[in-house]
Amino acid sequence: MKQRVTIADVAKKAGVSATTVSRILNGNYSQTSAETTARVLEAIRELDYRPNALAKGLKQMKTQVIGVILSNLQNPFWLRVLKGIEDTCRKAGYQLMICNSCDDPAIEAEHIKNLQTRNVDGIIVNPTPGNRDLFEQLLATGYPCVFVNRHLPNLAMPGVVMNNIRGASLAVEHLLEGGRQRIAIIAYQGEITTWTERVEGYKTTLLAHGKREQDLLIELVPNRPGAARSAAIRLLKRNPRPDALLSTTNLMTLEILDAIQSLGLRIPEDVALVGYDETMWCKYLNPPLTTVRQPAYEMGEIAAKRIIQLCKGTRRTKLDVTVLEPELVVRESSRPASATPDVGATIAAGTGTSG
Amino acid sequence: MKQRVTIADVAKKAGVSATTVSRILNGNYSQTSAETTARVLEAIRELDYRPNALAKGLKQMKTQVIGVILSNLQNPFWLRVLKGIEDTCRKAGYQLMICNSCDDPAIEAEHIKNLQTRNVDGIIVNPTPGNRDLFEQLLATGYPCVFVNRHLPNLAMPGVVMNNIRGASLAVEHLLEGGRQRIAIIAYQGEITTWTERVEGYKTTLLAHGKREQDLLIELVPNRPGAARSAAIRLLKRNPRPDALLSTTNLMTLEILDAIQSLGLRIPEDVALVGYDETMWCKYLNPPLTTVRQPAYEMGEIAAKRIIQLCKGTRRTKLDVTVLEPELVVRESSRPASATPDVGATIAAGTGTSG
DNA sequence: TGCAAGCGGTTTATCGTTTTCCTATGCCAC
DNA sequence: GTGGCATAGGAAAACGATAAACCGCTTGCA
Repeated sequence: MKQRVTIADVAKKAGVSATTVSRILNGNYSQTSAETTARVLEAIRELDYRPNALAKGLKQMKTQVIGVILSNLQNPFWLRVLKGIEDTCRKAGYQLMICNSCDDPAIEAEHIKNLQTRNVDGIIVNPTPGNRDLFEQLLATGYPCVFVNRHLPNLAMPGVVMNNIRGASLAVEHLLEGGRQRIAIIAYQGEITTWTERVEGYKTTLLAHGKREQDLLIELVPNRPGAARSAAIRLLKRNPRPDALLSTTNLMTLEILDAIQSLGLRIPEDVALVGYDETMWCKYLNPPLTTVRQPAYEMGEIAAKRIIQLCKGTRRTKLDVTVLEPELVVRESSRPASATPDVGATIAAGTGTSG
Repeated sequence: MKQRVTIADVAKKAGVSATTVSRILNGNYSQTSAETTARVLEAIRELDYRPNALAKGLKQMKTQVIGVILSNLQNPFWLRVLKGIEDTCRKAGYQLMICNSCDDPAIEAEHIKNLQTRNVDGIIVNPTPGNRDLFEQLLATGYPCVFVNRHLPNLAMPGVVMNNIRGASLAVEHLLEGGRQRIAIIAYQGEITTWTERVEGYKTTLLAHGKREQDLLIELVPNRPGAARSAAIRLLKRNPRPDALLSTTNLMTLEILDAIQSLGLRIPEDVALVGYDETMWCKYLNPPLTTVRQPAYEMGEIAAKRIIQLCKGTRRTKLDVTVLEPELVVRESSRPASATPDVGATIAAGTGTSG
């Protein structure tokens, strides 16, 4: 199938060479007279000519496309991140190629190779630990790449992450203040920094408040539908029963809610619940849910700015990691069992950048 | 920036011409001996060669990329559609280029042109009415395009849509059976088929059940945050007050919930609420929400299959529209004010295809 | 006086593939 | 021998755009 209109057609129509047309297209007016420029622009308009991005990309080895690899698009958290990325990229004239790795290193690797094959200018990725070698290679070859939300320990890839330790810490401190004694946490198993750090935040905060190792109630579950629900039920059947649950994920929270409901327990009277990651529906749950709010949009924005900077920079730009701070949104689900509601209050934590 | 390994490098290493390498890459073994083939494959492996998709696309005018233009990625409904599209395309070896039109015809037009410029093999789009001419042109030139969820009246574009009339009808009939007398609907203004059809379904069903024109309570609001909330408050302050509200959108439902809560009304005692489009959180709302469930994943799947078929088909394939049937998920929010809960029941409606 | 830069462009090379012709070579039947 | 015809593979021309070199002439500047 032949392309409708090529630069040659425009050139012929305007009575000039293709080069002249190309120069005008690229805003290089200095070498053409005003009349010629006008004639060419008129021809472009009349033929509704638009340059073939493939040919342009082949020649320049730049495509104005950024690859984005996310672990789970089903999670609304990523939508907000994506929106931040998208808005920023669109403003800068970049198109997105979005891929879903499903947290599977094999799929992720495939996507990375595919994106490179397509000569995307850079890649934003929520990395799985399984492809460390691949990322090391990207870093070594200077291929523009930025991590988002997660990082890989001891890998100097630029990125944007959340302060997960702080997030869990905020939640635990809030529950302690509310008089909760037996706080449990459910998290996914694996070397994913977002998960391990939240558990770490839980642990250090409790220990700092005088709890002992054996008081900790940590339930690690595989990242698979239903696993968190079972774990919650297991926890809630313990004797004595935990009086507070800390979820570490958006979707996990819904499973825990399900578990609590199925056991006929009341929130917050029997057990308090704090979710991780604020969504549009948290406010309307039964009861309204206390959550750790994360600046997702902002994270996407920063990641996009970072990758664009890397794409444009001729020399290797500085490599650093930005850490964004979460805040706690307090609602009824974590209200002290014997207290008046304290709905809508927010404990902020500020935002900052560190190396 | 020079590409690391090209076909020429492989050819040199294997002691053959680029032609031979290309032939082998494309599975055309009939013209090369077994030894040569083995030698070339070995060279490819050793050099970790992967063909440049840009050059290949330029030559063939095929990119194995499908463009997807959606009106609002923030809506989880589209995520499920997207997942259907993605799974299907990945299986078939296609990559996605996802764009957000934000229901703005100008942005949509820009995306369409951009996608064509990048020589995507086909486009799946949730169309805005503002670009009818553009779509007519696509249709005329035979550029593969498939509509999803919406359609444009009198435009013979292949597509997949939901039976929206039926969806609203199911909801209204359910409310009528529950004894509700003053059923109101809130919908967005505009020539968007999903919205107009739902209103139509509401209208025809009520009229068919003996209501008169003046009994209809239709509130049309602009598609803008907060508008639905105001409309709901306006409706609920009427005297007599509506005893049932039918939402027509995912996000609108949350706004309506907000309105009801702010007025201190109880669901379903004071007013019943039925949402449109089932999400993962509907079950956990306060109270659990009755909704119209739509086969979103399936819709994406079918749209993807359709576009792939069009991309591959040398001749113009048959152009038809698939209509998917919704079902009602009954939960507490629509329970008759004076009745026992009837939670979890589902009224199915079957699925079919029509021209 | 001599060299370089600018005028408004064109020619030509190039990006990495695929594709369309070709060309050897060997084998067979006559 | 020689013509015919597979077989295995190569050379070169696309594909559409951009970058570099260059055209013959004029002008600026040391």
